[in-house]
This record gives sequence, structure tokens and C-alpha cells, in this order.
Amino acid sequence: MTVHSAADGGSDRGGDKRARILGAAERVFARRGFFAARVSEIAKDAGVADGTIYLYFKSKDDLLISLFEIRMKQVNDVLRAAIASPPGGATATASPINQLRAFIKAYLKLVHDEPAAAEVLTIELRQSSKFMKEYENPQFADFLRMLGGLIAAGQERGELDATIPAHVAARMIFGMLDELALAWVLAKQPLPTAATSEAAISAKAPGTRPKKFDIVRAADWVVALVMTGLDRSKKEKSP
Amino acid sequence: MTVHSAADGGSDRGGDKRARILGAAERVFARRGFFAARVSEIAKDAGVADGTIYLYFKSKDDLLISLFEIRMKQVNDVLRAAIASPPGGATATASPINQLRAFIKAYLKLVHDEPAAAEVLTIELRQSSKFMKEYENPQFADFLRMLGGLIAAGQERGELDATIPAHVAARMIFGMLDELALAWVLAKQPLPTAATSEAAISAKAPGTRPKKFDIVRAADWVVALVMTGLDRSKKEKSP
Amino acid sequence: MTVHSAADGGSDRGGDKRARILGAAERVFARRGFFAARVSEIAKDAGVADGTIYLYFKSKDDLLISLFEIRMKQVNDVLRAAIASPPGGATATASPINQLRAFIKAYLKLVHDEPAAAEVLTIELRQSSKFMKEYENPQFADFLRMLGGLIAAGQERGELDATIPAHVAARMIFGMLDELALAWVLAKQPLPTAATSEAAISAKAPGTRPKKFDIVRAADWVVALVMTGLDRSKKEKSP
Amino acid sequence: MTVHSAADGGSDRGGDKRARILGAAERVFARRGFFAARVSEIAKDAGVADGTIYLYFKSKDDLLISLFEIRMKQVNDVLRAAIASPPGGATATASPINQLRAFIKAYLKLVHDEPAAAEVLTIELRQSSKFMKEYENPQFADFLRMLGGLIAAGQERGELDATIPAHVAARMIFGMLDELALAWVLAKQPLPTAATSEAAISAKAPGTRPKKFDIVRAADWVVALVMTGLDRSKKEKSP
DNA sequence: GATGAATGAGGCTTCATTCAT
DNA sequence: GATGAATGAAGCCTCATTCAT
Repeated sequence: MTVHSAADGGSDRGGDKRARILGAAERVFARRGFFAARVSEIAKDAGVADGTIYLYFKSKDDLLISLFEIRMKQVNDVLRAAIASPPGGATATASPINQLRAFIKAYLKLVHDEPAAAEVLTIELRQSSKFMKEYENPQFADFLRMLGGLIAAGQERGELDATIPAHVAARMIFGMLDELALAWVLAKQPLPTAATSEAAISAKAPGTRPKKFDIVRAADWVVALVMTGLDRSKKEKSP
Repeated sequence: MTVHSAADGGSDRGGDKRARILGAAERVFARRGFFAARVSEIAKDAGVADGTIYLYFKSKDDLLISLFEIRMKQVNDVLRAAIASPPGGATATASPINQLRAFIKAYLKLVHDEPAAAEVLTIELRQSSKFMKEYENPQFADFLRMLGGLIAAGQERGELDATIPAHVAARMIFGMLDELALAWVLAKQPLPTAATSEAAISAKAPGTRPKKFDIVRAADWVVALVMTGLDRSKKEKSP
Repeated sequence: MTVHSAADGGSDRGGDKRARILGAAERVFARRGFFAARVSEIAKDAGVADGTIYLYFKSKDDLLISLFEIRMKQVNDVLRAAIASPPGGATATASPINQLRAFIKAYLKLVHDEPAAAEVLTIELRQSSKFMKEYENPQFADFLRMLGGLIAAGQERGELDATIPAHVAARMIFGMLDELALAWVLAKQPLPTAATSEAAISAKAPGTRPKKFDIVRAADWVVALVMTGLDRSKKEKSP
Repeated sequence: MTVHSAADGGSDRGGDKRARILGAAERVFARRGFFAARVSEIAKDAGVADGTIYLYFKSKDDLLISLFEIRMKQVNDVLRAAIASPPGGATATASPINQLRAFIKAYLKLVHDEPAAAEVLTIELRQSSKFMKEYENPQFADFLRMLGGLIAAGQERGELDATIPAHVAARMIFGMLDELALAWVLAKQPLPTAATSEAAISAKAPGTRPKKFDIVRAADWVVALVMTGLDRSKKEKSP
């Protein structure tokens, strides 16, 4: 799945300039970070002239916002599909709990399958106060609404603990997923870019950059934590 | 608790320039974001000349790193104290579970008491891949080690679920705390700065920027989720 | 009188692209100024593609020069006709003085009838030292020669003061006409373009932008000044 | 009189950066025209770094506006002085007619003494629609008011023809002065800059660029035209 | 002839950092 | 130590012009 999703017969030629630019932007943003990314580098990576970028996007900011919206929409689409169709292919509508499980698994699978997108969503998005503070993202609101709706439904059925407000629970779950995604994404790169900045700290304290782990499998851990929690101390209750 | 906290004999005179600069940097970073923050604005806010900053810090980057390390160290100190002393003042060593509860509550209380610091820790830290990717933060490693150690201890005692690796669980919990802190910090500002940039999106989708909530109380929710999870469907509990 | 005036068999179809482009250029130059005018805006205004302009003109510069030459030639034609035919339709050759009067009146009437052309001639022409300094304009030379010739003829006949060199007097009269035209052209626009630039000064000092006046009537004032001057103090001399 | 007027002991060193920049801007604007002038060339000519210019001026536009205002103010000061003190040093207040004469002579002498300033005032000012259309210049309004006031005073005394509105007469006189200044300024340069632009027309039609003339002496011609006009045909005066 | 998407050189401006005082 | 005026590298973006269709 490249950034331009749709059926792409491999021919990256033609009028797909916009998609090429988005793809290049995603790579360069992931490589350098939004602020350190140079428009000229994106252009070169996309194989177009600098000015061409401005035929498709209003500004560098617009490029990031567009990228984010496209990606977040894809995420939402995938998640919506995941919670709509029960894994077993059963036709019965899935229960909120099963939907929640599917949601978590689908999200982390997406991170695994689209690491570049994951970088944009977990890192770049936070790069600019413009996006953090000024830019209200409808796609992200959708994401939270979907997750919160699942939880609220479960609470109404009495299947999920209702003491935690659904939208807060949604935030917490998103935080878990996001942090796992971030840790996994950062663990990936061995930083081949010989850090030019003298500010770069060379001593890599072990422990911060976690050993690479299986993010897809981590979904089970998230489900476990979210569903049953960590506490096993009350087992003595049972006679 | 100002940025220069301890070991500051009250003399806010003389060599406190370093502390004044750090305080100003924290405010300006929180106000503008790291990249949009201007060194000259920090200098003015601190009441020193631009050049003076370079007598105490190697660069703007160094300023952020120093700020982060000081704050994170304070956080770690507070958390260490919180898990060391049982809330009741009892001398007995607290159980891992109680320590975990204390840890979570102390963290969110800190966010509440020091919002400027919270901004630096939750937002600025992620603003630059320079810091995300190149800078290995020993204080953050300590934070994770402390949290992970608590969980590992609980797992060894059989009080906490051992199927989730301790360091992964620590990440998940940190993600929850961090996301709540972020939501709370961002909910705060009513954005009085009349967004001049045309890129600013005017339609403020309700729901993205959450209504202000009680972050201290939210600690109970985090504890609830972490300890017992959300699932209440196993009604076999009842006899 | 549109820009393509004569020799245009009415067929506004087909090869009139050149004329359409010139007309659009005149409007856009008048609206924006030469430097701020965009070739693409001219193209859109003319209803042709950007590239089409380059089928008819070498460059944007060439467009301005062509426009100026065409307009200036028209002006010269009108002026030549005006000084050739005595106003009363008499066949007798007009005297230089009457020709001078006719010249002045015809010029200002032209400004009144073709304000877009007047803008090009009074404003755009001076917008670029490229045109002021590098481009020697034969049409303008003709204009000055015509006016200077009139004056010289009058001087030879003893009807006009000969102390002022004819070509200098021509310059002075052109200056008067040009300045009046400029003042009149600028007085016209109520500046509907909500000045976005912060450089725009808001305080509109009354007096600079003159109230709109009757430029055709102003011809009489020019004639009066040129012919008899302002001085009325020596009238008491005569017994 | 350099751009920074005041007592300048020749030492172009010290804190006079602002003045050096203004002087350089005047030269470069005169040499290239406002639009073709490069900020970097101004900086080099002033012997400062590019960025230094922005310590003293908000933008390139601001530089031109500042330059114009300073120069125009100097012009107004000189003219005010000229019409205040009768040439003979007599203490009696000069008559409007004499003031008008003094005004005209002082203006053209100024053009002669400060050709760079004259270029800015006659050419650059008109380079941008920003200045022509958006920017209302209070100094130029003062100039016109001064000249118009002189004429109105003469008209009230009955010494000057009252059929021409004073402010229109002022415009006409300014037009004459401005056109003469322009012709003189343009006549000066032998265009040593081997025109690089292919658009440059090489054939220099003689006649357009007038032979250099004595602009100070030309003041007498302007006075003659303004006072008595050109018409000498009414010989009925004599007998 | 006509099109208009693409080009790419180059300008204005910002701002972290330096260094003479 | 402290200052803050000066520096100058470098980026985003514009827009006249070209050329494959």
C-alpha cells in the first residue's frame, strides 16, 4: 500500500505526480523530521522540480497536513473495516469487546505494514505547534470517536467497566498504541546517517532504545492489559 | 517548584542567570514550541542579553536537552520518593502494586502542578527527530527502568500478570500517562493568539480538543484500567 | 477604440489572439503594475493559454514595449490629425498657436476616453528603468518632435516666445500633460483591493489623492498657462 | 549633502550603518531600478551583511519608502527655506510671485546638486504600484500644498491668474519640474553597463535622450513659461 | 497553431551564533 | 561576566519561460 492506495499497475509514471510527491514527502519527513526536511530534497526524491511541488500543494505545511489526512483516513478506513467484519467471517455483528480487540490488532498491524506512515502519524504530527495546537484534525477526531464509541457501547451493554468515561478510556488506549508504535519505529533504525550535528549524542544508553520487538504480537499484550488488567493478586479470593 | 528547585539558597540574585534562562526557555518553548521559539525571545523573557545564553548553554538544542534532563530528573526524584514512602506513612516497604498506584498518581499530580514542565516533557520532547532519534536520554531510561522494575517485581511476586514483558507494560503505561497529560495540556489553552497563518484551520471540530478534565482524578481511572482492565463480561464471578 | 484599432476587418474571430492578448495585458498592467502583473493572469484575462502569449510576443518585456508602441502610435496619429484639421473644418492651414491648442486638448481628451491606455503611458512606462533607460522609444521621440516642431514653427513666426528652446518647452508641456493625466488616473480608483500588505499605510492624507476633476476641461487651464502664464501683476502697467 | 544630512565629519565610520545603507540603497536603486535592485547588492555597497539591513528596515519596500520620505523631507525643507528668505537677503516678506520663482529655482538646483536623490524622486518612486497606488505620501502632499499655497496666495492678491485652480496649477508646475528633472537625469548616464538583457534595444534613436542641458539655467525657462506663457502674438499691446 | 504542466534559477528574509566592547 | 549589534548561511517559494502533446 503506497500513499496513493488505489489500483496502481506498478507504472509510477504518468499523472501521478501528486502521489509521487506525497510518497517522497513521507520518506523525507520520516528520515529528517518535518523541520529538518528540505523541500528540495523532497522534490529530488520525487523526481520532480522544486516548483512542481507547489502545483500540487500550497506550502510545505500543506504537504504535511495533506499527508497526515490521507494517512489517517486510511487508518480509519482499515479500522472501520476491521471492526465491521468479525474475524471468523461470521455474519453476526461483532460484540463491542471483540470489536475492541479487532481495533487494537488492526492498528498495530498497520504500523507494522506501513512503517513510513507510522512515523508520520507518531512523530511528524507532533513536530509543529501548528499541528499540535492550531490544527484541529478531523481525522484524528474520527479515530477517537470510533474508539470511544466502541467502549461506550460495551459500557452500555454492561460488558465494559463504566467507571471510566469512554472518551478518557479511548485516549488511554490510544496512548498505549501510540507509544508502542513509537518505540517500535524508533527501535527500527540503526541510524546510518552519520550524525553531522555536533549536538548529536553518541553514547547510546542501552535501555532507552528498546530491543526490537514483535509489534503484531504486542497487540495481544495490549488486549490483555486493556481487558483484564495486570492485577493477579486477588486470585486467593476463589476458595 | 521552579526550574532551579533545590540547592538554591533562596538567593534569586547573582548567579541565578542559568536558572532564569531555563525558566524562560520552558515558558517560551511551551508557548511557541521548540522550533518556533526564538533564542532572542527566551533572552528577553529571562531578562538577559541574547549572547548571555551562550555563556551557560552550548546551543539552543543544548538548552532544550538541559531543560529536559533537569525536569525529567525532578520527575524521577518525585516518583522515587512516591514509591519509597507508603502513603499511610507506614514504615513497611510498600508492595509493588501499591508502588505502581503511587507512581501513577504522583506522575499525574506532577503534570497538574507543573503544567509548563509537562508541556516540555510531553510536547517539546517529540518536536524534533533530533531528540527523538539522535538523543538517547538517560533520565527517560531511568523513568522506564523504574516503572519496569516495579512491574517486574510484582510479576516475580505473582501479584502482576507475567505474560506481558515488564518493559513493554511500562511503555504502555507511560503511553497512557503521556497521552492523558498531552490531552490535558492542550485542552488548557483557549488559543488567544489569533491565528494569523492562513494555514490555520478555522473549523474547530468539537471532540478533538477535549473539555478540560480533572487530571488528578484521572489517576484513578488509569489505576483501574491498569489493574483490573475494562472487561466485566465474565459474570461467572457471581456464584 | 480597442487596442487593435484600425486595419481590423471587424472579424473578432480567429487570428485576433494577438489583439486579445494586448488588451488583456493593458488591463492587467493597469490593474497591477508591470512588475506585479503575472503573465498567467494576462493569459487568463485574454482567454488563451500561457504559452500562447509566447507565440505572439518574445517576452513579458516585449509585451509592454509592443503595447506602448501601439498606443503611442495611436496617440501620435490622433494628435497629428488634430493639428492637421482646424477645428472649424476650415481648409486653411492652422496657425502653430491653434495647433498647440488642438494638440493639448486632443491629448487630454484621449486620456479621458482611454483611461487604460493612459495608465500604460503614464505609469507603466516609468515602472522599469529597463524601459526608461535601456529602451529608446521612437514613438515617444515622434511625440516630442511633433510638439517641439509646433513650438519651433510658432517661434519662427514670432508668435511664440523664442527664449525657451523649443525642445525644452515641449518637454515642459509634456510634463504638465503627463502629470495631469497621472493625477486624474490615480484619482479614479477607490482602491477596492483591500490592501493586504502590512506596508500599506492606512492614513489617507487628504490632498495627495486629488478629488476627481474634469480632465477635458483642464485642457483650457493648460492652454491658459502655456499661452499667457500666471502673472497678472503687470496689468496696471498699461495706462 | 549625503543622505544623512546632518554634520558628518567625513568619518563614514561608526554607528552610521543606517545612513550607509540608505546611501547604498539610493545608489543601487538609481543604478538598477527598484525591482531589479538586489538587497544583497545594497548590502555589499553599504559594506554590511545582508541581514544587517533588516536591523534597520522592515523590508526592501520599507527601504524605498524610508529613502523617499527622507529625501522628500529634505526637499521640502530646502524649498521652505528658499521661499522664506528673499534672495537679496532683504527682511521683507517675499511676494508670492518671488516665492514661486525661488521655489522653482531651488527645486531644479537641488536636482542638479543631488542627482541620486533626483533619480529616486523622479524614477524609483513610480516603480511600484505599491507606491503609486497604495502608499499615500505625506511628504509629497506637503510639497503640493506648499506650491499650491504659494499660488493661492498670489491669486488672492490678484497677482496671479485665478482662473486655474491653485492645486491644479501646482500639479502642472510640478509636472514641468519633474519632467525636466527626468530628462536631465536620464540624459546623464552614457549607459556604461553593457546591456546584458537581449531585450535591450541597441539602436539609440537620437532625439529621445536629449543632449545634456543646464538644468539650473532651465529654471529661468520654467519661470518664464509659468509667468508669462509662450504667446507673443498679441502685438496689439505695443502702440 | 494551441496548450498548460513542468521547470529551476534566484530573491527576500530569518535567526542561531559570534565577538568586540 | 555581560552585552547586543552584526553576521551570513540557507530555505521557501515565485513565476517567466519552455516543450511534449
